[in-house]
Amino acid sequence: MAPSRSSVVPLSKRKIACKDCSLFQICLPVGISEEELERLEKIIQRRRPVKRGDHLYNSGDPFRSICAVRSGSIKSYVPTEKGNEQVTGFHLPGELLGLDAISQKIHPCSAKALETTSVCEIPYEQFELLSNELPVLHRQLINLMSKEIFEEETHMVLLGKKSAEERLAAYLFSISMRYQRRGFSATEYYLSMSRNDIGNYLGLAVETVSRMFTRFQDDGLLTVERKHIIIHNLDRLRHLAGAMPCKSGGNSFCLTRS
Amino acid sequence: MAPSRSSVVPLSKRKIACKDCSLFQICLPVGISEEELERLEKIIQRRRPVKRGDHLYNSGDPFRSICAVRSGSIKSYVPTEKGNEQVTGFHLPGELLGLDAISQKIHPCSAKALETTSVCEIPYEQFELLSNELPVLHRQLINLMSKEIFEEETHMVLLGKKSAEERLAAYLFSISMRYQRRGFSATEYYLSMSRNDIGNYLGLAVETVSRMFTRFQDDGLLTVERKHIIIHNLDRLRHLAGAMPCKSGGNSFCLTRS
DNA sequence: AACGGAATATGACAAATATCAATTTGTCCT
DNA sequence: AGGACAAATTGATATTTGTCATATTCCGTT
Repeated sequence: MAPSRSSVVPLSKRKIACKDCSLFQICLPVGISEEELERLEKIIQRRRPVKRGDHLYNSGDPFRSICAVRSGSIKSYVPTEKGNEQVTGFHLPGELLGLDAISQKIHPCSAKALETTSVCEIPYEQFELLSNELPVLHRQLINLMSKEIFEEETHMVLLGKKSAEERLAAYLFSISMRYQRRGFSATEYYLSMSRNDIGNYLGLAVETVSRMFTRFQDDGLLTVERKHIIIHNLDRLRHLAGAMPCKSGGNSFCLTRS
Repeated sequence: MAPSRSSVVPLSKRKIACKDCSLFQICLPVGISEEELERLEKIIQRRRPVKRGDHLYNSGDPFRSICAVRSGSIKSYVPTEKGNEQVTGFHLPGELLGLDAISQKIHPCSAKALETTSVCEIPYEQFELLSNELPVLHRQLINLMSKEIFEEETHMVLLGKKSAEERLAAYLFSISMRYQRRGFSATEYYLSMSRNDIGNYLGLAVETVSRMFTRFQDDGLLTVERKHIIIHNLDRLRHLAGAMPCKSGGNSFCLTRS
C-alpha cells in the first residue's frame, strides 16, 4: 500500500547540492551569492540516513554541529531519572535542531529519529570561521534562533493556559502549517510520533490524547486511524486551538481566536 | 565616589561607562579589546528609568533595539483578548529582553516594568553594522540566545511535568540563583512581581500560589511576608523543585534531584 | 503464518488544582 | 490621615485531567 505523499522520491539515495535542495530557502540565507553558497556547501556534511530509534546525539554529548532535517522527523527530549523524559520538540523537514547547545558546547537534549531520517550537519567551528568573512551567515542563524525563541514562547502559552482540547488542536494545526510550508498537504499526513510522545510534549496523559482524538473524530473535525490523519475543517481546528500569537493583517501582533 | 553595590546608590543619576557597569561581563563579549569596547559603547543608549507599570514596548511595536536590564525588573507577556495575558518571563538586572523580536522585526510580547527600572538599549541596526566588523559581537549574541532557548526548554519541563509545589520551588530557586549570580543574596530578597504574575508564569491559579507559599512557610522552608522572602534551606528548596537539567560534575548533562 | 509485545483505545474512579466566595491586609491617591 | 481599591489569603466546592484496569489492534520477529 503506497504512502500517499504525492510523489515519493528516495531522497536518501541522492546527493543533492544545497542550491537544488528543497530546504534551500529555509536552511540558507536569502541573498547569498553564488560564490558564498559554494563555500558554505563545502562545509555542510550529509550523514547517511539514521534509522528509526537511532540517536543523532545524546544529552551530555559535546556539541559539534547544527543539524537540519532533510527528510523524516526527529524528537528532542530531556531524559530524566529512570526512563522518564520530557519531549521538548519535534523537528520536521527543513527545521533545525541543536541550537540549545551552542552556548554550553554540550547537548542538553537527546535527539532520536522517529522514522528513517536524513540530516545535514553544519560543523559549528567551520561555520564560525566562515561567518567571520560572511556575516550574513551569522545573521541568518540569529534570525532562526529568534524564531525558535518565539515559538517556544508560543508553546509556553499552550502549556500554561490551554485545555487538553485546545492543546491537541493547536498541536495538529501547527503540524499542518509546518507541512504546508514545506509544500506537503496541510490536511492529510502521517504522524510519525506516538501518542505517548504527543502527550508528553503537550503535558497530557496518553489517555487524554487518545480521548481527544476520539472526540475530534466524533465531532467530524477529522478522521484519524492510528497515525494517519485527515483534517476536514482546518479553520475549525484553528478555532479550537484557541488564542495564539500571530501576525494580524497589518503590522501588529495580536491574539485572535480565528 | 565608588558605588558599592550593597550601599544603595541612585544608579539612575549617574552616567556609567560600560566597562564600569556591573553588568559588564554579562552584556559584553569576553575578550573584547579596549578599542572595540569604545565603539560598542558609542551605540549603547541609556534610557532614563521607567516607572513601575510603564511599558518598555508593546506587543506589535516595531523592533528597534535589544534591551538589557541594569536595575529593577521587567515582565514580558503576551496580551490576549480582554485583558488576559500569558507571562512569558521576568528579567532581572543583567538579563536581556526582546530577543524574540529579531526575526519578525516586531515585538510579539509586551514588556512592563515591575518597579522603577533602568535599561540599556542597543539599537539593532547599528549593532548589525558594527558586527560586520566585529564578529565577536554576533557570537556573543548567539551564545546568549542559545542560553535563552535552553532556559525556555527548562521552563517547558516545569510546565509540562511538575506539580504546583515543584513549580513554585523551582521558581524561587531560579530567582535565588539569578540574584546570586549578580552578587546579591540568594536567600533573602523582595519579589517585585505579584502573586498573580507568578501564578500566570507558572501556569497556576493565584490561590494555588498563595497556598504553596503558606505550605512552605508552615514547613519551615522559608519565611514569607508579602513580597519579602527569606529562604532558610536553599538545598531543600532545590530538592523540592524536582528534576531539572543541569551540568553535572563532569562534562555531561544530567537530571538530578539534588 | 503465528506469536508476543507494544501502542492505542475506552471505562471507572481518584486526585490535583481551578473556581467561587468571603475576609483581611496593604498601598496608593487625594 | 482617611478612604478606596487592589492584592493576598483562606475555605468550600466543582471540574478537569490523571491513574488504574482492561480490552483491542497493530507491527515486527521468529
